[in-house]
Amino acid sequence: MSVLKPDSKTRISLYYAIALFLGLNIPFADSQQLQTDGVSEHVYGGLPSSNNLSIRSAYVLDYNSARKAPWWVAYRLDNNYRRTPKRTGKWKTYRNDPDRTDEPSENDYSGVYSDPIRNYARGHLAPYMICGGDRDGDGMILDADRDGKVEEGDDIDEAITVKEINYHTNLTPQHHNAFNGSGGTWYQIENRVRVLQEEHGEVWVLAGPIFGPSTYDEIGNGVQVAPMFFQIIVWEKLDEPHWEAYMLPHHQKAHQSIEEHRVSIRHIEAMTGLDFFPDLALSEKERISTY
DNA sequence: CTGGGATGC
DNA sequence: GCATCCCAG
Repeated sequence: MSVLKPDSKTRISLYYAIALFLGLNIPFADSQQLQTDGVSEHVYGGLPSSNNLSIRSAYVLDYNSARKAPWWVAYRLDNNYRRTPKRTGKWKTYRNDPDRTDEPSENDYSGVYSDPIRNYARGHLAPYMICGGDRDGDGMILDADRDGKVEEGDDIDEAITVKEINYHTNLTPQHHNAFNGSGGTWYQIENRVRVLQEEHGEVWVLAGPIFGPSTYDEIGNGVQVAPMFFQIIVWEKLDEPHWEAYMLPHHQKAHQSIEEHRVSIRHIEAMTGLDFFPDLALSEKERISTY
């Protein structure tokens, strides 16, 4: 990744047009439109790819139909969005994505958790803990401190944010006890996201699977299991972007220190074919080769 | 809806 | 004890 491509300006305009088009079709029940478009809200430095974009209230993803998994998921996180309703009742229910017909389903996950070798749980790529806050700017949120029921003073408009976080398009099979659950490397990265957000106020995260040219494991009706995952956490300090990038082996002994899995962003580009931060200036872009 | 497993503060 | 990631019945 040495130079910006000559056509990058044209490409950015195209992305923006797509984003605007999709953004205008976000199904916010009775709510106001978001004040900012979803791409600039959630994706730092430009889209890594744009095959089948879904622009949601709390995140943006590009869906890979062939593997039934996202290419990547992006979200911005601040204190506001951390005010998440308690994950109970209808707020914890996994849902079909109304905009897709080729996503993983409930049945695809049948039996794979109890299988001691697989032990796959539905791992959120954009995690549940980011789906809170006052997104429509009306001064109300879904209350995080009570019991999950909608009560007087709660903002039911924000329910869509929670529903979307639980769409099957945002979930991939992940080893539960070894990887996704507490102590696993994925869980530790999510803790790192929390720490960096508290330290810097806001962070941007890119997360996704890493597939090779072949397949690793498959569940249900063609839902491919990723052999590795990546996460990139970005924050700004004195208007300069900083980041930590991780490449995580997805296996049954995934409890190592996350520090062992630090890589450059260029490593992740090489393994995924994605182009991270295409809008950043060349001087910033060059830094992705190092960390 | 209430039960559980696992880890880490 | 608290929290978080999940699951089963």
